[in-house]
Amino acid sequence: MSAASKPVQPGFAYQQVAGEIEAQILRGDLKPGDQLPGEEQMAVSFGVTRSTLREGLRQLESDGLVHRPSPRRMEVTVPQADQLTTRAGRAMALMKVTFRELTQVTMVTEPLAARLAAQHGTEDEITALQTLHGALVAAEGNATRTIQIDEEFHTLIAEIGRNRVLGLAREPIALLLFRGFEQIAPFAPNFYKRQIEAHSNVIAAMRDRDEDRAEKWARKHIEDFWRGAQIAGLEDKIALNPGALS
Amino acid sequence: MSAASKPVQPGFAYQQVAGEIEAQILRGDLKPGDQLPGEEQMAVSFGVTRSTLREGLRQLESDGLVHRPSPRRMEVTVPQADQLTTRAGRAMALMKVTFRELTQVTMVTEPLAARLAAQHGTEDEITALQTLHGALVAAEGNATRTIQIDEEFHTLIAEIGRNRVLGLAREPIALLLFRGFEQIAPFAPNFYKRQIEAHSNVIAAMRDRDEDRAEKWARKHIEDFWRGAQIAGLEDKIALNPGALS
DNA sequence: ATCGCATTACTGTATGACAATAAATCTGAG
DNA sequence: CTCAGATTTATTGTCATACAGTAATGCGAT
Repeated sequence: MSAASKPVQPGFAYQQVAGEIEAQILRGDLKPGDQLPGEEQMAVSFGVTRSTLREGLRQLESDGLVHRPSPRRMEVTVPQADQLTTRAGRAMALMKVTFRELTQVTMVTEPLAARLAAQHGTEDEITALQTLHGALVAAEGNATRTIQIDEEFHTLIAEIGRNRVLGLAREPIALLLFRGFEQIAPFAPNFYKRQIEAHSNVIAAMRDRDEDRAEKWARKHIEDFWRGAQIAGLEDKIALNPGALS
Repeated sequence: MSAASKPVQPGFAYQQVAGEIEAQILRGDLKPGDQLPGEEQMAVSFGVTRSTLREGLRQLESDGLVHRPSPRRMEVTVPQADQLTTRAGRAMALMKVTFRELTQVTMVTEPLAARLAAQHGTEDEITALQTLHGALVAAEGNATRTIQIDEEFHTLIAEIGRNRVLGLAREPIALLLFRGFEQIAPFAPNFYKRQIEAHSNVIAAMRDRDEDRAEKWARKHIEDFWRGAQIAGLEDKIALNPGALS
């Protein structure tokens, strides 16, 4: 298996166009921020019609390699995280991944995020976390709101950890997983408190710059979540109906 | 931050078209494997021209939601892993992520993969691993080949672990990281042997169904890699020149 | 120089057309 | 009656051309 790369775009002019521009970007001939020439000009230079060129551009556009601040301006851009998140989330949803799969991974990503956050967090960042945590406490009992804040909380921790790779990898997973809270909450009323406790312990550990403790509590947090999922009988259930994605 | 979803596709007919079809897919009105109607027909039904419809289709195509077995047939498909991998890899490369970031994450993903593999691996799968390992041994001294086999090895382990989420998350990261071997090898000649040793220990642990040991050796393996990266002075260097992606 | 307005250039979309070819249909031999 | 081969048909990929709307540009007055 594997071996082959599939580089040679067979025919399809629009694919060649997209491929060529992509190559220019990856090669660095076009740098993020650069503005692309007009469509007419590019069309001519590639020897295709505007329609064809346009199909290629649409492809690059949804590849996240170019972006359109105004309809008149199309510029090169580095793929935005949220785009990848959406896409990966959609893929996982369509693949019908289970809560078990999501949890197994989250069980290692979130503790790592917490550890890194404890390592790098500034005073301001910890304060921001604390504020968010306050909002979580205030939302006790409201599942939807809790989920939303929880997502933000975890994302913020990941950001504080200053590891973009982790950020990219964990985001879509965490999103899918934590959304399951809605299905768990009815079965485990004390869940809100557990969650709050875990979060505050992570924050406290960060304050103390205690990486191990931060990591430990993050793990506890996810283990707890998993227990909830088990109680709700979600273990091998499919996470989230795809329709709910923006 | 965050809050807003950006659902409302402003004008841009082609985006609305893409959005509508996407919604139909996510909603389940169109299921993977379904064939899409002809362009003319769709164009009419959306009230746009073929050109416009086509731009929308190109968008979906590179979103990986539809796929084209033959030019005459366009069908709904679940996003292919390798597509996401390419995209994520490209994004990380353009973001200029460092080896440190990659390693930190890999330090938790690969051990997890090994653990899951030890848990699920069948006799056949372990044999396949062993075979691949043989190829690795045979390739000692050849960096390019070693990288290639190593990638396959790790990917196979992840597959054996039967966690698609992990597979999706780790693949692009591992790809970028392990490619750094090329830059490390010259500085650490004994690297080949270390790698071989680690791999065989993981296999042995799998044979014994010893999850902990499998995990431990996988971690050792990555730690070793990191040490190599340090010796080569790559820690905060940017992984891989983007051009090298297929 | 700065501001407001006219001009220009470019995008988004629409028509219409045509060669190439995959798929469907028909045909005739076994 | 079945199936390989020939023929027709339906679609796709691409091109050419056009036009309204509008962001960007340049110009003239302050």
